[in-house]
Amino acid sequence: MAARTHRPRRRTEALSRERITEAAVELLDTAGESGLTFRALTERLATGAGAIYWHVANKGELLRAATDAVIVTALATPPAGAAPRDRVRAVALGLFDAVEAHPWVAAQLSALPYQSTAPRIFESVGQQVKALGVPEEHWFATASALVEYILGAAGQNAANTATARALGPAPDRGEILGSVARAWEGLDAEEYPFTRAVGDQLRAHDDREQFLAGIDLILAGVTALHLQDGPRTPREH
Amino acid sequence: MAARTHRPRRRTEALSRERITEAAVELLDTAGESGLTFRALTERLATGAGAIYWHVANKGELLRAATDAVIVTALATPPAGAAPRDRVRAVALGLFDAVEAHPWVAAQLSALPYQSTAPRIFESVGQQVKALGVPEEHWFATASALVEYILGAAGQNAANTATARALGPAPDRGEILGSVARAWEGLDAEEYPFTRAVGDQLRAHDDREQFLAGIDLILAGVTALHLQDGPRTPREH
DNA sequence: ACCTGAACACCGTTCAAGT
DNA sequence: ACCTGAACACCGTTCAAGT
Repeated sequence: MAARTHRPRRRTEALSRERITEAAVELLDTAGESGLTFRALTERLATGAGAIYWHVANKGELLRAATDAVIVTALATPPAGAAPRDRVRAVALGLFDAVEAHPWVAAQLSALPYQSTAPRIFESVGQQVKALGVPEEHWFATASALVEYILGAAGQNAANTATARALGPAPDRGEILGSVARAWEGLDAEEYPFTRAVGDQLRAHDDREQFLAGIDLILAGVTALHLQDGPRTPREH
Repeated sequence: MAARTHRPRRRTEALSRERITEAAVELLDTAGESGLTFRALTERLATGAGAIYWHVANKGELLRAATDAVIVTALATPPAGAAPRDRVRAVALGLFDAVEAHPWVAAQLSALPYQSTAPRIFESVGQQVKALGVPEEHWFATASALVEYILGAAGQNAANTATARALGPAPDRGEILGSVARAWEGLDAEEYPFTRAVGDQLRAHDDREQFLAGIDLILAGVTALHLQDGPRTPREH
């Protein structure tokens, strides 16, 4: 913009881990997991393969960095002020939406274990568990259960979205659920009585709402099992 | 064994989808996800690549078939007799153990959506939800929450196991948890107070027990929210 | 210190040719 | 109908050579 800047021009901007990660996220978002190749990256960054390897050890590290970037953004604004219960919902929903927007992170998150990115999620959820007033001896188990549910639900949702996208461009929620519902209708009625019976509920449900209903189920369990006679929330002041 | 059998000899046994899937599962179990290649398969089956493609469309279909085989086995013996609540636990634990034994299925299960293998899991869990006496309008949401938790928890556990295996051969549970706990101790105390605080609980916990504790949390929530004034279980006779 | 780009090993998939 | 195996296109990674 200003002519006097000392910054390097756009076209020759130095390569960096950040720029590479940013380009990787964009490629993953637009072309899916198979779209992230070093050739596509070198083209987009107008450089050679060796230049990328100077900044990043290998493809696995690049995928981890991309996943971490998405999750850090999703957890960036900690939910403040609201009741602990609503803060749990807010953190969970933030993660759910991030995975929905970047379906490829689901596979990454369940590939990595309690390392790199996972502790960020665990910490965010855990702090809300503590705020709920859960007794300390149940902190780990409660936070784990919530994180596992969140990752599982977000992953299933991402898979559905990704599959629907593969069928056609930019499908809306109705189309996605419709295609799954049609698949269910093709199931054998003898073998799948329950699944067939809830086909209408599948069609009618709202993903985000139902995700939160699952969170509420766990929170109700926490209340019943761990908050019975303790205070519901710690004193606020 | 018997000399009179009319069956073809081992070495020339005809290729089939079943034999190919079986070999794929073995390769995945012993060499991990990257160990399943068409070259390794052709060698193991003493055939050419084209022969495999005659029976299987592509690698994706092969992975789906392998996943389906594992899950079908895991769900083969339906838990009978016990109380609905214990049957939920039994189905869940069967899946948990299957994913632990075949860590590569975790990634597959979250890649596929409500198709092929997933409905089997949904149906098995759903039938127990129905048996619990959950009102019909909550069947879909309740079964979904349970399945999502099961897949999420099994996936996280599989990732931990796989990572530990990568570090050394045949690590026991203590080693696995120890390596994760050490990673947690390296985290910044300011940024990860909760995670650091529960490091000892991580070390001490039992995976399967805690997995079931998560199931119990959800079941307690189901009781609190959906079984309040209804019967706990349907009449048995 | 950082980047270039050709080269290498390996992989999924195809296909003309066999039986 | 089923199998063989060479060939093709593509990918992650390396590395000698440049600046």
